[in-house]
Amino acid sequence: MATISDVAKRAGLSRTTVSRVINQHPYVSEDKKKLVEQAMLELKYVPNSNAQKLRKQSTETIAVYVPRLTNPFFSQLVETMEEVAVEEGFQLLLCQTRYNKQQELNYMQILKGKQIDGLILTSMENPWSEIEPYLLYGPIVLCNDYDYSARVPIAHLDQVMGGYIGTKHLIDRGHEVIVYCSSEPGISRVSKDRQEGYIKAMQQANLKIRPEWMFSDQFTVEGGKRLFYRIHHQKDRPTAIFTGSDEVAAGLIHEARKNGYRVPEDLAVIGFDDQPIAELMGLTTVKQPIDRLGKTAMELMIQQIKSKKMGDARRVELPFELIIRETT
Amino acid sequence: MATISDVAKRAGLSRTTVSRVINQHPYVSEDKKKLVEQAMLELKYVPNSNAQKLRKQSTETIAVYVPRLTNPFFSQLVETMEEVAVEEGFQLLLCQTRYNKQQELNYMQILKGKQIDGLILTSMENPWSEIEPYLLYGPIVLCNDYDYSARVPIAHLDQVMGGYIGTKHLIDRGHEVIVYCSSEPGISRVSKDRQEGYIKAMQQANLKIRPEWMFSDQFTVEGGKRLFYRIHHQKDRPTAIFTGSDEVAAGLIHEARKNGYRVPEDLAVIGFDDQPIAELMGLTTVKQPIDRLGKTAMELMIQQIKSKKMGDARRVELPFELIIRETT
DNA sequence: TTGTACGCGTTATCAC
DNA sequence: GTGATAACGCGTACAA
Repeated sequence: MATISDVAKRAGLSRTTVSRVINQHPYVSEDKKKLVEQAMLELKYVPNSNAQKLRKQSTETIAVYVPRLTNPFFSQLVETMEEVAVEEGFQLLLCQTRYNKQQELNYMQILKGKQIDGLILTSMENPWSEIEPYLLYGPIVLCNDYDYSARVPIAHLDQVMGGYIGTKHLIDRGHEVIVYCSSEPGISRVSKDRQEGYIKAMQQANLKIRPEWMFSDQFTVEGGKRLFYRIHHQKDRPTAIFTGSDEVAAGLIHEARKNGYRVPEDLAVIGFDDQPIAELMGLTTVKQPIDRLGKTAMELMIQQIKSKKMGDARRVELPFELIIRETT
Repeated sequence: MATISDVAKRAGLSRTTVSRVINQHPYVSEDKKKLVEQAMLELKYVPNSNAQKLRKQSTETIAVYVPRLTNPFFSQLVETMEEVAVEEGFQLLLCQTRYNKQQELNYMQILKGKQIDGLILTSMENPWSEIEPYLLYGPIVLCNDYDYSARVPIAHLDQVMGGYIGTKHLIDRGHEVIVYCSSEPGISRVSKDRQEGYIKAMQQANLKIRPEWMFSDQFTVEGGKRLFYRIHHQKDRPTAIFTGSDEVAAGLIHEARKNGYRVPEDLAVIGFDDQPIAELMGLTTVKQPIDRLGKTAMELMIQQIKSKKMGDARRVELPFELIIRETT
């Protein structure tokens, strides 16, 4: 493989001049420039990006942490982030934490090695105090999941509000026994806050809240099915369910119909996210602006990298939207 | 940030010895090793991976090209690949081509810069002849999409067979007017071959084939809806449809039911992939072993990187499975 | 406008 | 066992 020296030799110039052409510096005469470009072409020269990274101490690469890609919420988030990154000349390193504390920490090591310019976390398996020390090695942006004690840029939604909106809608429809099921396990603030919103709405309406009406361990279609049977066998059956994702809602409805339930007459269901599946199932849902969320987070990251100053800790809060369809 | 020299100084040893400890070389006495480890700890030393990459001429990073992540087929593929990669100590660079020739070629540049050890293509927007020259810069593995003229490792399915199996099933159910719609546009071999399988099955059964019964431009839920209306307004309405993905099938069924069709009585539908949505909709489908596909491709890549010899061009062909549910 | 010389941080080679 | 020293390939003061 040809190096910059080979090009210089061939063009009869110094490496410096070649480098100047590559990096589009001013003060290179037109004819020398032509010479260099000619030589580069002939030798099929391409700059070695590892050498560039070492020299420049910057990699034009950003890592994105997600639990898993088969969760459509996260795959959509990553899709958008990659688009924004490319536009700005950055690349994306994909890291799946698998909802696993250790896996998240393992991946944290890569920030240390100067292999990336920054890190976007879309979920947190470890408390912020575990993550914070890594700030020493580079900028971190929080997206979706959040922790108010973190002094870093955050793009997120007020999940208390999200939980409230969904629950309030069910209450307005006349329901009194409402089950809540959140989408994510672990220490994520998202599910905690959303549940808080549920509780807030219930209390405001003077409705009863019981531990056996709250679940926080299901986030897939299969999980929705399991959830149905748990409810199905309860003695005080709820008339409405607020799920933490459209997938759970879809699985739940599917199983409910199979068991002779009419939706929403016998059981009202509301989802979360507004994935394509929501429209398909006629699902009422609390829409999250996933694209805007991903775009905002990536922009916050890139701004921080370009300005080189860490710790402005801007927080962007995006709005929910209630999409009413046929399941409530 | 501390460098290897800092560590050496602190431990009162040479950089060489420190490097030996880092890379677990033999011939380092226990006490010196302790000394080095102590110094590394005190200085919070972490090797600069860009320097390592430059020196070792290898990056432990693999790029994966997909059209878009919101297509669940591809997000599942990437999810699996990342898992296998991590197990083997590799990282994943994610590249979305957006079904776009130019975007694919743009991304090709990164292979040149020695930034990655290899490249996995899950779809091809350009003919193989455009891609082949890049083999000069590093190994390429084909996954899902394929081209028999490419002398590189390939993990794929025989899509002619896939098209045949699905169509044959519809024929066996007594259908004679069968519409075919493929999942991907462009020059992808996948959709071409699958259509060939459809034609083969139809001809074997002496059934008519008409251009207006073949579509090849839809691959989303929305696309499925559009497809329905095209068919709905045809004069010779088909009694069965073979779609290239479960999403298209789901959109189609949704819209058909809305317009008073009974499925499968008025219109039989078969999907492709066996995504979660397929079970949800009770969809008969041709299952692709996506996990095995991704795992195999990644293993082929890593084998090639580790053995350092390019061009063994092994081809792994995985089997389909017909999943019969309620839509046929 | 161009070239010289050094440094980015690491590892491989060789000599001791 | 251990340590100089030379790459790896590039960018940039500084001098000219």
